[in-house]
Amino acid sequence: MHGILVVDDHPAMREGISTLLTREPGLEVLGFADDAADALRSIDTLRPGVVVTDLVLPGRSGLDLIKDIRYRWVGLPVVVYTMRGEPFVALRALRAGARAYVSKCSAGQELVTAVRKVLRGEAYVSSDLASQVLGTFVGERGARPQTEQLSDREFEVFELIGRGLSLREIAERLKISPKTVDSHRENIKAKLGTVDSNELRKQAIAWVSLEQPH
Amino acid sequence: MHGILVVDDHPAMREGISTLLTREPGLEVLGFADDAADALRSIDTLRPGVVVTDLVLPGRSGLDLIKDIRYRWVGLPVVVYTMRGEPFVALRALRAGARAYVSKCSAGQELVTAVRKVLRGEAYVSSDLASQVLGTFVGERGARPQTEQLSDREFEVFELIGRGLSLREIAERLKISPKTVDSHRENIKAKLGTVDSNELRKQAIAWVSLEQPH
DNA sequence: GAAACAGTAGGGGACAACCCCTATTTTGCC
DNA sequence: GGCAAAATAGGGGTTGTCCCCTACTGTTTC
Repeated sequence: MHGILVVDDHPAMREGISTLLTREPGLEVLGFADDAADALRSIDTLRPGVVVTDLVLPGRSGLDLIKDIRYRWVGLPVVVYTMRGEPFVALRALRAGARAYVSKCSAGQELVTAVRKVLRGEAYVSSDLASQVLGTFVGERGARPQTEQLSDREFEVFELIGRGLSLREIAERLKISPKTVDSHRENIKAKLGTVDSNELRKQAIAWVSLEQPH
Repeated sequence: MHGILVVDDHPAMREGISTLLTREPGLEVLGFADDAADALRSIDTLRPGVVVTDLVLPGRSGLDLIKDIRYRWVGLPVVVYTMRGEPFVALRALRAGARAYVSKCSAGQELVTAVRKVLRGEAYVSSDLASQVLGTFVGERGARPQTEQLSDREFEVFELIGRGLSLREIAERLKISPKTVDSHRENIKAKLGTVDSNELRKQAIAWVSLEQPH
């Protein structure tokens, strides 16, 4: 019997993931976590064999959670199960240490497949993203989306700008100084080749609008 | 026994909603729909007593679905169950004809409560939004009974704010003075009951990304 | 025709954002 | 070890936003 910890802050989604997984023989959902801190505590007490997590969590990013898990419990596989369907988001998650990436838009069976794969030590990317993710690995490095040039932290700032948060709000959210957010923004502008912050904000909004809302 | 149609394009979320609702005595999930067109067909065949729907669907907006349902099946109550937590979005959904609005971030029991309420002919807004939504209703009634909605010009400004344009850019686009845009924004704030321009921008962005999904 | 609203525009002070700098510490990589 | 990048933070001058006003004109409504 393989124990699973589910990290997601939406009650209905937790129920859904639990239903999908527990009706599979050999799989058992041990418990749930709302956010990254809760997840780390629960891993200590529940000792799961695999963690299924969303990327969008209250407070710290799911990417940070993945990094922490890889650091503190080497070998504990993480399956990312999220609304985000952009290949570069999947790449980010896999680079952070996730062993599988499944889009919530894909069929429910894909999640089960992903969990079984990582329990056997394999990796997995859901079929609707696999070709694009592989294409990004193999193919044209120059033509990759510009947003991929951003570091994880810069990307967090980019997204919060796109959601209309002020410098001060972003600083509070990330628990850093407003001046640091300022620095991040300038670095993002340099990487994206954006002329001014106003143009950057428009790009960020356009980007966020393309995604599923959180 | 009351039949329910669930409109959501995420398999796990469908499972979760179904699990939450079917373990309640007297409630039964008749089927699912992926998008608005699918939903309208399913209402014809399944004859549900209530529709639970997300606002973000592939293709047409969930708001359009709500309007269609109210037009074609007068009295069939719609419960909106979505990630969106902005009071402004909730208001739009309720004005479009939804009988309840529940945030997916709220406790699962809130969805059950909402379904039971609308089956009794009542309305419902999840507790994390209720005070803000009611506050906006009351504020509007008290101040301006005639105009619950923004004027055409104000709505233009609102949308351009939501796309991230600066005051100056909006002024150029509409060929008016930046000070006029400023005035419009203040009037919009008053109508929407928004505390500051920062909050207004966030609501405008949320609105724009809701209206032009994917 | 008075009242209410829509659309226009400006004054002005306070404040935040903007954008150039420099600078430190940590982290990862040849 | 050394180099590059990431993440952090501050100085400081300029500019724009923010938000309170007032005010005029036209249109709609009762």
